[in-house]
Amino acid sequence: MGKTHFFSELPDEQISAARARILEAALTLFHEKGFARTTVRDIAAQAGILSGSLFHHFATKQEILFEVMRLTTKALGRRAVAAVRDIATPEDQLKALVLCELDAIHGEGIHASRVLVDEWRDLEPEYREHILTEREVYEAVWRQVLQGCAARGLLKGRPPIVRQLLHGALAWTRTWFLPGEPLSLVELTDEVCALAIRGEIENLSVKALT
Amino acid sequence: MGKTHFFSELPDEQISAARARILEAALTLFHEKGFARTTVRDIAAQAGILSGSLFHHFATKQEILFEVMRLTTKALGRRAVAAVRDIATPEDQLKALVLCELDAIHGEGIHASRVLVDEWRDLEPEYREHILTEREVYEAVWRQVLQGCAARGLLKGRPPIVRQLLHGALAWTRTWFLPGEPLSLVELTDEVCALAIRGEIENLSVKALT
DNA sequence: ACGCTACCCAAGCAAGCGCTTGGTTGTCAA
DNA sequence: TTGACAACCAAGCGCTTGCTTGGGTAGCGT
Repeated sequence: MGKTHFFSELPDEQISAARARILEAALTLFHEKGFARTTVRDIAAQAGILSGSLFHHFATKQEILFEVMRLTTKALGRRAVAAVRDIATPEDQLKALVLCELDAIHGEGIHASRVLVDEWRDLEPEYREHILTEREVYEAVWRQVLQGCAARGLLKGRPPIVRQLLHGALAWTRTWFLPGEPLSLVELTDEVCALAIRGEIENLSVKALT
Repeated sequence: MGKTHFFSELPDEQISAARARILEAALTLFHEKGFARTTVRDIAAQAGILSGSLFHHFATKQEILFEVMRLTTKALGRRAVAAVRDIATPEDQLKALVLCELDAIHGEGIHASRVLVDEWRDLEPEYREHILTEREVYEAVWRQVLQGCAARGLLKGRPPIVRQLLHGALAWTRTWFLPGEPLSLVELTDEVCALAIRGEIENLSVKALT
């Protein structure tokens, strides 16, 4: 996996080269400035074409936003499924899931939180339902893992509430957290899990090593 | 305190009736649609005047946003100071602070999270510094309370990190939490504090009652 | 060689935007 | 009664926006 965009994680999506250039340009600009402050001329310039040529590939600016959010959501769901697949205990699955979400926020190329959270209110209602359906894959993994933790009495709270509180805490990290200053993503993962899991973080780390 | 706007919490601010009507209209609309999707004609209509008349009271649309954010931040700081003032133990101060922030998000008239978080990126950089200075009052209360908890060994993590994680978790509640369905604001406060505080929530509740 | 298609440019339209201008009204002190 | 001033309206300016139109061109299969 070189320095290609994250669309390469979705081989079942047939995306032409031009379309991919536009989507990647839009992703970058939405991440930097948000949907409303990004003009179609900005997107076109970033993709190396003129603004009118955009509409040969997408019917409206909204459709670009929708496609960016749809692909991001889809990739996020697959990452979550893959992250917990080969992990045995619920508490280690939780750590993997938290790390997965943090990586999607702070890692290269996907910018999940910015695009999926900040731009949600700019997505017209008729498009939202489809994104929510796609998002179910991701949420189902979270539900399963948290219920696994709760079944063993590890969770400090009801699973749905813990999920929402964790999601907020993780999404907000993009405003203050920089990997390596001073915490790494893995260390932050431990801090976050320590809040959700009953008992001490030391116990958790020891269990993960055995 | 009747059904007036939250500006009445700031008696040291001299706000004319017309200015207050505009600010309240802007607050409502920013809360509903966000700054970018709200036009000056929207604000004027909500305030009962024509769009041109807005600029008799404010120089630019940006200045309206700035004033809304400044007053909101100021009121939030005062609420936080008042919330912890007469409370003895750090853990009860933490509960009061969490409840204060939740009330500012879900209560009537102030809509702190929407305005202060979502609209931050629409505030031009030259205005941001002033808001950050005003916000220091609020953050200082949080730092003091969390360090008090940490000094007693109650906190599950370093204070600055816990502060950020809690802030994210609380801000996100506006997207999923409705007071009373099924949790009340106070019950949600307990759930949140249970994550941050070492030990069980039962211990915390018992302590609060003695 | 031919036509087809995908891709793109050059130019600009209609609508909506923030904001300005010139003038009218209501209010109140002198 | 008069003058001054704040508040507001009616109209519209200049600009940017998302999007359209008509045409050009390179690459492909046949």
